Amino acid sequence: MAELNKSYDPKQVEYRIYQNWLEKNYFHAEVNPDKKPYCIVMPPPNITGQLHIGHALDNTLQDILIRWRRMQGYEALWLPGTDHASIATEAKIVEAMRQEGVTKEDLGREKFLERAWDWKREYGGRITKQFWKLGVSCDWQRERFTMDEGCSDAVKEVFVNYYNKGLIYRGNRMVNWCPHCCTSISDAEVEYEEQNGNFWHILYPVKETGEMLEIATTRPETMLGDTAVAINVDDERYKHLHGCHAILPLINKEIPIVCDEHADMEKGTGVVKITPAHDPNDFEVGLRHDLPIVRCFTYDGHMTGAEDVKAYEELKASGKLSENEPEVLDCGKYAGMTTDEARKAIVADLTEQGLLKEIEPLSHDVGTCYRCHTTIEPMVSKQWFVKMAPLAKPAIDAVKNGDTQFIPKRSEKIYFHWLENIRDWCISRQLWWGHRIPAYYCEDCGEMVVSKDAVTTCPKCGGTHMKQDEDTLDTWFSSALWPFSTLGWPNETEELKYFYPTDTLVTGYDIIFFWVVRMMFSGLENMGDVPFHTVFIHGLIRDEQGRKMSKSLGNGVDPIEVIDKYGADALRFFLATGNSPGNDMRYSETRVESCRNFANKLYNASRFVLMNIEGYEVSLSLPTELKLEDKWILSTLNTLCKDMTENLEKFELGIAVQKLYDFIWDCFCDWYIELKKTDLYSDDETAAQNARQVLVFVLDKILKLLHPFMPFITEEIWQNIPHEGETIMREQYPEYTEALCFEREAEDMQKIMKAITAIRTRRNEMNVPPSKKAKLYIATKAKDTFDHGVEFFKKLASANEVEIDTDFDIDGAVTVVTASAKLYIPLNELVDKEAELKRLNKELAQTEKMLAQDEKKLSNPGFMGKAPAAVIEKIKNQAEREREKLALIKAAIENLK
RNA sequence: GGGAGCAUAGCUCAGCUGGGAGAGCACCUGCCUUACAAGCAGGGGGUCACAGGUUCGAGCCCUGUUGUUCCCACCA
Repeated sequence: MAELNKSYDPKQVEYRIYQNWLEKNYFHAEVNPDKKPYCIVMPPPNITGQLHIGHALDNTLQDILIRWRRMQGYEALWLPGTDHASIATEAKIVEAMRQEGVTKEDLGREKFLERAWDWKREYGGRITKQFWKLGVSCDWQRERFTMDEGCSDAVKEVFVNYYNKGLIYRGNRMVNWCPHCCTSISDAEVEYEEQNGNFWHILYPVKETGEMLEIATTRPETMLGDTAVAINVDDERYKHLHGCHAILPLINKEIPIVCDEHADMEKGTGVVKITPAHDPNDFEVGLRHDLPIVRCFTYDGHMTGAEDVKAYEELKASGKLSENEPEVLDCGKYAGMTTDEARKAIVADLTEQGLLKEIEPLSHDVGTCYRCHTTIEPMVSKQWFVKMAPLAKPAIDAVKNGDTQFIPKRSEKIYFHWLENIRDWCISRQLWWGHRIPAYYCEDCGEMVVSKDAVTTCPKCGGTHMKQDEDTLDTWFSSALWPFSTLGWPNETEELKYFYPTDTLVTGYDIIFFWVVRMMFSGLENMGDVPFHTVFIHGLIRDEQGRKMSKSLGNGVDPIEVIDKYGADALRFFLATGNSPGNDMRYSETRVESCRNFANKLYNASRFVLMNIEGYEVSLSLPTELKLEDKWILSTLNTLCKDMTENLEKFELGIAVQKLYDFIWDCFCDWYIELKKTDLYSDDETAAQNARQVLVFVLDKILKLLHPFMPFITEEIWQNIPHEGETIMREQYPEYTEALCFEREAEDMQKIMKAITAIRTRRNEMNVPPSKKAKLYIATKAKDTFDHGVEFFKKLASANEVEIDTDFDIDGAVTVVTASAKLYIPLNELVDKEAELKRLNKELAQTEKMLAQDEKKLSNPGFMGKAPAAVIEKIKNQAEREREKLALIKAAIENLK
């Protein structure tokens, strides 16, 4: 490595190392009673998906946690997998087929599914291969798929259990219907978009009185399905209409005027049309007043016609109508039109008949399908539902009592809000790609059986014409079981006993109500325990302008391109730095670049160490004799280990890694390596050897601390320095130890460092080049300390000679004052007495000001009485140092005069 | 309509349980010092959105205001 390029090239390293990790099976975790388990289940990406920057963030965070815990000695299992993503995948396949001119119906269910599985086999693994580039250390041997045998078994088990407990029911209810995907979707899958529309004010004549009722609607095409008009019982304007009827325009149908609380006297005219089949509120009104439910839309977004009525009549004749089954209307001249066309035609006809009083433009939120963004039509439809109230309660309690914690805590509000307002979950989908509902219907007697195993004989009538439900389950039904289905449930596996409940779930705040909520109640209901103890929430990654990344804007950042350009380590480091839990962050190429530079810095520092230990026997232990600067770096490193562990335990990854960055760059590279050059290049072989030992010791610890964040480069370097184990990823994560705590020495070393910095600053201010050496006089009470620094002043502060004493009487020198020393540099030709005095006086004023502040505190009885002892002690010390510095400055001024 | 986040250096953002404001990039000055110019040594730059309050002490806690982003909600 030492002979290699001056710049680090991740391309030559990352692939090779990942392959090696895979071959050696280092990511694999087993049930191991001797170790504590730590488990994360990966949020399964959709098989249709491409790796995007959000995945990169999510998985980087998980990998950091897993690698850190693994190094801490936990049996760390990170369980990966993919999600079948029913709607998204089916839509893709249907689209591909459309290009070939084939429809689902042409193919039939079986052939379609074959095709879907082919598609899955071909593309399903693509995204996981992309994950490899990130360096994720998940246990690929345990990779799962939501539709594999085990997961499917879990799905059936849960469905049957819920059904038997009465937690699942089937019925005609109001659902969100996507006319494009031709399926119902759940409330969570509806996305609201602001659209410009109109209030159409329509006049409905009253049969008994002949007066006109003005009714406003945003969806005039639904009027054909109206089965009532509602007014408020207390509304004085309409008391005379109680018990009367309205005539539905266009189709001249008589409908009742009912009194219902839903009609708000304050809103509009106080009169509302009631369309039970196509509006959620109206459906409820319909139930209260026992109104007919009349459907006027087909399931693919057209107006119903004679054909549809015929189908309904046939069903009715067969005696298989179920409760709340909507009647079907023949929309006559509107039949077969799309709902949009029907709206235009109806508005035109109403206008012609003088029944359209007003068109009032408005902008309102319209529900759309989260997959295809088609406007959702609320429809009464026969679907399967999960009863949420009994499941929500324990899920709320588990977070309230702390069994599961959200990081950051505020994100639990999203969770509570969702669960507290939850409605029953529509789980059936009119799709083929997914888990088919394990319900069987007897075609002879209509009996329904819910069973894990296929049912061929009717238990009621003994008939053999059993037909399985055509529908499949919501994708989220299977992902809700992910934390335990992947560990083998419903079998009582060792893995389940050992790893469940899992430890941490990492996901974005946008997924809380889709997924976290459902895993929580599913885990509690089926396992009797929460699925994970911590939910670690992160934000979104936006583009450089702060906009959401989206396909339509084309502003997405491809993580693979970033990795190719800067390396996975750089990308990961960027994602982990300066990012606080739950907050969005912007992508910034210059920051990724600076992370790449950091990797390069580490690479070069390591190259330096390697160059200097080449040909020498260097062990991993510390030398018996440690110098001041050694104790300083070791003590600082020791504190760093403590801090980082504390931060990581609190999920403050960004803070932890920032501290490490500062230590590596500032302390190790800019100071320690520079300091040790004097020993490395000296004739004192013992000193040189000791320097090598400490350098390697510190570098080894640095690599380990950094490994979870930058796994590739740390492994690459670690393999090249003296080491014992096989891989850094199985090494012990550095820990704080009393043995390496040298607080006093660290402070002393800092006195020297501060003096060096002060000299450099002065020389810089006066434009003295480093090549111009000068003698240095150090007047200090801490002579012993500064004696250690002589060589450092020569090397780092351009001194050619150093003299240390308690005081000097020097005329015409540049003076530099620190809290612990007064330094003279006799550069007579450069000394500008005037400027020097001015500068010293400025410094005097500053120091006096700071001292005054401290003395004010120390003389404040409130502060002395109430502030903690440690703070008072700190201020006292500070004031003492300021007084000393003040004295030094004053002496320097005197001296100059 | 309800709820949440954010507002800190020119830009992008950190700042843990209140105890002398930080980083990266940009900018200025000087350095090719035998690990690194993707670098080194220095420097300038902030009324921590505004107004109150609590406290010995507030970027941090409380109240309000303004601006901004987002989430939720069946407003006919």
